[in-house]
Amino acid sequence: MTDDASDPPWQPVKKARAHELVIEAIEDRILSGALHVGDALPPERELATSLEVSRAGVREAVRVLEAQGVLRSQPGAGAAAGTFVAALPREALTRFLRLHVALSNFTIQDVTDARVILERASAASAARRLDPASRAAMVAALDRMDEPHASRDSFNEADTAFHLAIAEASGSSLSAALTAAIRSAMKVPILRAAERTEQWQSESTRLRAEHRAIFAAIDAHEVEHAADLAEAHIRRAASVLFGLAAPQD
Amino acid sequence: MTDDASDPPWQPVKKARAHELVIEAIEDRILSGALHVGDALPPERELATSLEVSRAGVREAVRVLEAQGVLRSQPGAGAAAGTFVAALPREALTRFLRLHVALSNFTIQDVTDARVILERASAASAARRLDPASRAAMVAALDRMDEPHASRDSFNEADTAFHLAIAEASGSSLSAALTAAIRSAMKVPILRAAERTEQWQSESTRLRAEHRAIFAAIDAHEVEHAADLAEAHIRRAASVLFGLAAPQD
DNA sequence: ACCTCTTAGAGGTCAGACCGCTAATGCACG
DNA sequence: CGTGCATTAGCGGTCTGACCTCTAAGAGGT
Repeated sequence: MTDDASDPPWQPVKKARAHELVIEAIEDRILSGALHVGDALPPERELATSLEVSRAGVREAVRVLEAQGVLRSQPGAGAAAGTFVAALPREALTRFLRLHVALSNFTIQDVTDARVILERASAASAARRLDPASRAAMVAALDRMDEPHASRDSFNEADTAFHLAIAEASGSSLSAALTAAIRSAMKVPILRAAERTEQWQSESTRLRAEHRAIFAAIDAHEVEHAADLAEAHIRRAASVLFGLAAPQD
Repeated sequence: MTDDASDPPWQPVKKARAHELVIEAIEDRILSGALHVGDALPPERELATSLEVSRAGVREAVRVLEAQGVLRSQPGAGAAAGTFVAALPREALTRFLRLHVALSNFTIQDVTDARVILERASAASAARRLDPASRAAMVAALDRMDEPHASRDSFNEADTAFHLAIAEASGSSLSAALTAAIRSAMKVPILRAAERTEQWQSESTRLRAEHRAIFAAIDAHEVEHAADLAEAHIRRAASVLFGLAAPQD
């Protein structure tokens, strides 16, 4: 009956802190279907007495789940006020990445490598099968980047939208979320680096051309070519902005 | 001077909550180099008076940063007690994924797709350039899976170790962290599914053979082959365990 | 030299009060 | 009768101050 004949080490029997029990209680409610996205939690005071913990314990749990993108709190009165179940994993992922990049637990090189992996796959997937809505989103983003007097900020917005459209076309919500989170987390460093970039005019021209080429490859169903262009684009941009190892050429 | 002639919309002028200001203050200290990994924060009471917020505000901030893998608290006395700067992004990423998979903000299909993308890339990268230490880690994991009386749990541990060794061989810490987090987050569902699996003996034999084949391809520097085998392995296992869309065959 | 007890300081928890915000209510005025 | 303003009630947000539990380290006895 023992499933491990050699080594039966005792479980660490961790004693949970109050707010962790509250987190579990809330998670269980969501898992069991008693709480859906959009539903309101009971007021903090009520929840505290129900769970027999202090209001502080409830609030710590809410703070954690809020940071994870699972809850959302709003003061005030009426139906709009209270703590609600949400589903904002992208925002949470963005916060997480931004924080750990800032603390250099992940380097820009690490993040760029991961981005290359994800976006190669996205570009390839989009090239295999591109639905009209995604195609329209890409074209719209490309056009926005062509506006002559666009600021670096609005250019970057459109740039992000283009890459995100490719990621979402691939249909995998987690890898799309990761792509979005990486772009968002790097937004400030990218803009700072773009401010410093001399020759912005020629650089933006080059970026636009690369984007158009990627789109053309996707639209022509050139799977491998689209992936290669995406990788080259990301690596070249990273090398210009951050001085990373340039793509082989 | 205005970088945007057309549209100067007011900044939303968000009023931050106390714990968010505390988070910023702690982040700033880490960013400025005043706090390094392993350093202790001031006691909560002291920090509260220094930042002119209540202790509850400090504690909420600590809870959030703890959930993100940036801090670690320990009660008691002496040098081991207190709140410390940590760097545990993998644990935090695992918690995040486990939570959102449980709440079905990401489906198992989503996660599997992302895993395929990451591990295809890892396997290919490892096949291009494999250092001896990583190779040894893979072999050790393979051997552990061959132990005849291993429980499903210890088999799964070794399985995870094998895939993680490949991911870490690729050198990108973010994609390795993601791979590790995905495996950890799926551990419980995998074990539960494995418990239900009839014919475990033949299935584990097949898994071992697939692992060996992946390793052989990596060791022989067969880049594309290694990636294809990794993808087929992951998709087939997912289809057996979770009934997902089986690989094309 | 060793063991035991005490202590101090850290996080963990709690209760209660007050503040600030905002939808809903209801009254007064046009 | 309808409009608009003041009031209210209930929510999250904050603070205070107290007490508990845990544990390294020192004090002290054996």
